[in-house]
Amino acid sequence: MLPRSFYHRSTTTVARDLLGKILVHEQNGGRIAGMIIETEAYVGETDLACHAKAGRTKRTAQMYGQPGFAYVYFTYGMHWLFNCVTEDEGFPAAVLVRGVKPLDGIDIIAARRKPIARPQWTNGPGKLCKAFGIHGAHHGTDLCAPNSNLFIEDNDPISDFSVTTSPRVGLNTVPEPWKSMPWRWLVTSNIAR
DNA sequence: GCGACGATGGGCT
DNA sequence: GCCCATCGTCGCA
Repeated sequence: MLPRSFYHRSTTTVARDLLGKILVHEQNGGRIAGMIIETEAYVGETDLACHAKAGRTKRTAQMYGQPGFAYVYFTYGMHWLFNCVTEDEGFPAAVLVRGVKPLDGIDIIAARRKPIARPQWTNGPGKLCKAFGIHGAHHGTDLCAPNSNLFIEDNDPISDFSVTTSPRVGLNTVPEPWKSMPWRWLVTSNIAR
């Protein structure tokens, strides 16, 4: 399990270093796990793509809390998205997990994602939340608590040669320079498949 | 393979 | 009442 100190760093560093780590959800005695292969960073009230741009509200309060907690929110009327809170308590920032490679709990993931084909099981932030069973009840979960059933495990780092950055996705009405900041990280080598 | 678009509900002005 | 850090389907090539 990654310690709180992992999340207590700059958000862009955490987003980069989360590549290759293992997202784990243990429920009903079963283990669902996947290697993180895509992330995005959302950094503070000045980042006009970040939900915290409007300041502290009931929804964004979790981003102002301690690092290492889950920020889970609902969007487009049907999708849950999973983020990890980063940086100092009081500074609103988080990393959105956008894609994982399924490792454990394949049968559970398959059942939840049926009849979709395997490559599309967890290749999007809404998709992986459905596959892992992550939803509003997990908002505010401490990913670093010893007894947590939702956490991230350490794993071998991913080489820079296997990593690509790009602008963040879906920011259609966000002004520059925020719209084009290269704050999306992807594993592009074949280990992501 | 690819672009357009509708679904659907909470959050915020 | 408008805006989404999305997804799956549809029509067309």
